[in-house]
Amino acid sequence: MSIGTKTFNHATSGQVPDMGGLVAFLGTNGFSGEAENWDEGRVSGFPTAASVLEFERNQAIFSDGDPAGSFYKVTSGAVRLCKLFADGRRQIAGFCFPGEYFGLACQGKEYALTAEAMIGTTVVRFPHSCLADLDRSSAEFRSHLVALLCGELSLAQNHLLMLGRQTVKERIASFLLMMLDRRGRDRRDGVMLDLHMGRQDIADYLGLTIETVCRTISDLKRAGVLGVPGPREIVVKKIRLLQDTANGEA
Amino acid sequence: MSIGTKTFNHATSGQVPDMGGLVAFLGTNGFSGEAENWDEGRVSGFPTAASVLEFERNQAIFSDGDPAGSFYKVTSGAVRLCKLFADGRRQIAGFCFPGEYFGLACQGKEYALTAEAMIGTTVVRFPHSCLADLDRSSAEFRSHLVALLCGELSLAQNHLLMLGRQTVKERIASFLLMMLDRRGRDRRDGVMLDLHMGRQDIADYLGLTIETVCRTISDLKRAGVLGVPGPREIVVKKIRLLQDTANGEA
DNA sequence: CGGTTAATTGAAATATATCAACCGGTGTGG
DNA sequence: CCACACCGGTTGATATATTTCAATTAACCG
Repeated sequence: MSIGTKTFNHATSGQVPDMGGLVAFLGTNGFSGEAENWDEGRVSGFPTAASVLEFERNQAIFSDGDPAGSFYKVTSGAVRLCKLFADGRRQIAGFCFPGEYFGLACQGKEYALTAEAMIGTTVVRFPHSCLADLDRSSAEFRSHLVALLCGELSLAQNHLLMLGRQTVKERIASFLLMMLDRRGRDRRDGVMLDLHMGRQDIADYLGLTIETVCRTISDLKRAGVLGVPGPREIVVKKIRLLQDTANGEA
Repeated sequence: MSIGTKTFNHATSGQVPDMGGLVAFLGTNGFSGEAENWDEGRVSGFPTAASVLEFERNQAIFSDGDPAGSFYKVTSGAVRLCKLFADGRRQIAGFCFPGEYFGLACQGKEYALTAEAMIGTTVVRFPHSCLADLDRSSAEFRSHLVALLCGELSLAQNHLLMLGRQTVKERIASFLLMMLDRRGRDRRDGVMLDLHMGRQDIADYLGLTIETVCRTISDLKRAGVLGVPGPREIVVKKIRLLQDTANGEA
């Protein structure tokens, strides 16, 4: 299933580099002292191990319905979380980029959606049992975990608003602003966006067709709001106009 | 703001009837022994108190942007959670019925959406500090809290699928099946649904107009799938057909 | 009962999807 | 090195689902 798997156990590695990432992400420091406890593997025979996994473009990391035993952190690349209909229709529920986590929201049950690498991607996999261990020792961690879930929920609710009540132009603009916020890199002529995704992914995130996405991006390009150096790159030249578009004031 | 407010403090009430409700909902029992600790009010000066509040139809329980200090349990009635645009567009993110909780997902920050009573409604309000207290003592409780949030997230993701990729008929059918699942009462001629909401609420949940909702319900009525005894009541006569419709097989 | 509000139905307008053609880069093999 | 094929992206023309606007009917309430 997965290629290029490099597994290591904290008990033998002598350090906890990836968990440090979790700690850092969670925005706490008084917490890192707890991390050493992670390798004790309290769950019936299974040592608590983190693995580094690599996936190639379009490869599934886990699928809707798989038994859920782990959560993941993106090290490099990009991941899409999506649901599929039998007839091929697809809805993307969200994207994950380096530093972000996925697979948290289904402790011990089954994954409710499919995670796929959008490009060559490296992730770190943590068994859910890690959470139980950490949970036992750190109150700070717990509240951060809850905050993480709340953040995802809030994101999903904004997504609902987009799909239910925004026009095409508003959705595209909102999408670009969201990506800007998460992945924008400043340049002289605006803000650069490496989307790392094709038009179909954008369409499936926004509940549109690929043609509609194209047309709308072209419109924004013609209006001087965007530049499109490559199919997976966008330069936002006039953020203010984009914001107005997102708010239906254009 | 709120009418008919009856506040009481556990420290003086001598029992924890409403928290018992939480315990019951969370589906645990070894947990109830902990509930006694709830009234100690550990948070700077504020005693941990639960209040019973009543709201009339269309009254706001809290609004998008309000500082978030409490979560709620519905005792009777029905609550909608929604987001509003400046121009009046509205998206309903979810409904809450007796026994269900809302306001959990924004610990200490601001509410990200507005909660309104859809009909005369009674709720119990718990300060978020309750959670912190309980959190300290019960591992079982924590995992249930996480499960609760995960459940909401999963619900939101299904909602995304509906809004993004389902046709009108599929959405209406899916909506009715969801309601059936949560609130259906068996009858001789089918399953009775007290929607407790108007067509506009359905429309705003499904990202449609009120006219489209009407037409589609009428279609299903004509097809013999539904009966419509009153505007806020629906009898599902042919569940199988409704399921087929929801799955795009009609 | 009248008067108000919500629900329903009809006809026209429109946004978006669908179908189809074309374009442009990228990689491959002759 | 060029020709070709391939894949994703773009654009155009048409179809259609859904909205919008308008009128009618049904439920609710004093």
